[in-house]
Amino acid sequence: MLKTEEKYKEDKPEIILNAAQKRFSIYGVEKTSMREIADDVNMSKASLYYYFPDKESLYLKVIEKEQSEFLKSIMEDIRVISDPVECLRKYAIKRLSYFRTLLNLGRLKVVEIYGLKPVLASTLNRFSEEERKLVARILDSGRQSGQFVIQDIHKTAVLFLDLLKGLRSGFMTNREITVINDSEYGVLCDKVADITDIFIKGLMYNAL
Amino acid sequence: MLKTEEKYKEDKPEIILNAAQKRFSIYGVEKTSMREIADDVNMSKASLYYYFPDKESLYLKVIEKEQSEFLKSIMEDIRVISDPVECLRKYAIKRLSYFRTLLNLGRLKVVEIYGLKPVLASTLNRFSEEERKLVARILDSGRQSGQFVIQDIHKTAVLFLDLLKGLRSGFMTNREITVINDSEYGVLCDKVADITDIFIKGLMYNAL
DNA sequence: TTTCTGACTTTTTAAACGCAACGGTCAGGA
DNA sequence: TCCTGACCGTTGCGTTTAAAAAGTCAGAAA
Repeated sequence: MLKTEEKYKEDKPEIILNAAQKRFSIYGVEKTSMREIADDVNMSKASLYYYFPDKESLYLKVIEKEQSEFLKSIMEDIRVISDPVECLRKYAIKRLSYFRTLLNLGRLKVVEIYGLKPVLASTLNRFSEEERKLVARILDSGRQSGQFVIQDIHKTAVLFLDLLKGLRSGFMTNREITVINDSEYGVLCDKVADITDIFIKGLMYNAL
Repeated sequence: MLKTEEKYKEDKPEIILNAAQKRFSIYGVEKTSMREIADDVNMSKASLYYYFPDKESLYLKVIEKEQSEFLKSIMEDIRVISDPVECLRKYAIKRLSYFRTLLNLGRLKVVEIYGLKPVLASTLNRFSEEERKLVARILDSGRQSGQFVIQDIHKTAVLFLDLLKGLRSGFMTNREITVINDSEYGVLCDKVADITDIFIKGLMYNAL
């Protein structure tokens, strides 16, 4: 593992995974053929089936890769921020930028998830669960520090995430293209930032 | 106008409009034929073209009808409520229930709006503007009564509406069917109510 | 043994075609 | 003024069919 030659020689599954991720993120799953991925990595199509049982498994691995990349990245960001308010702000913006560039997650449609094998749904639910836990942790630290007044941490975490998902899909709704341009992205960022701030203030105010 | 016989005899355009509204709300514009509407009102298809220049104009009138119905209804509801907080809550839930039953507005997709004639877009923008004014009025009354602390009333109104739109489309995103069942609707209602409450508290807290 | 491939079979997609239905028009009847 | 049947050009849709896709496998290469 620490040998020099192994550091530079990625293992085949990972090479394939990266090529697939690139193709999928640009053209989508259904518009990417196994042949194209095979050509990208200078292998025969059959070789791909040596490492991955089928196309769907490959896609699933790509999704899982993006999920863990996002979670890892956001956790590192949050770890160095002590203020829960700043953490939530960071989370909101980071999530937005992440879902913009890594499109495989953002591209997913409900129809596909429940239309295809349920294994995809469970993977996505697991991701949602991870996100919820992460946000819940931030909220909890805010409560313990006395900054937030929250009755139900988990419920509030779900609400916050629904808020972010909603704002994003409100922008995306029923488009042909899932890619948004820079100016639209800027507007969306501002909105998310503003609403996040109001949401945070809502947590801080001790009413009832 | 006050004559008895005219009270019971609706004028033809309105009869057609009502039939079209019913069909559109159930099957959508593209899955409703002019022939079907004509049959519903016991007229020939050609007669419809005597009252409406084309199908799109008819659709536009239906949209405008639903818009004014919603605005009229919500304005009446709000008029009798003095508390701005209750007004916002009412608005959020009312909007949800309205967009559930009167599907022509909710059914609209961005693709259709900008894909078809721009006259549709302008009508929808006008509606958004009316909604924004209405919410802005509520927010302003809350600010004048000292309940809300808001920097930019209009911006905040837009945020609140984006919030509602987003939460709804987050639920609807990429479905085949635009109709939601009772249990889903209940969940959505709860979420909207909860987030609205947090949003309202966010307006009440005087930070920064 | 592990890794890989060309040739193969099976399944999906997509272009091609024809017909039914659609939106829309019009001359003319009531 | 109000309404209609007959008509026209176009679009959508079920069906076919050929290409391209997914997926398999015996066996070569390392």
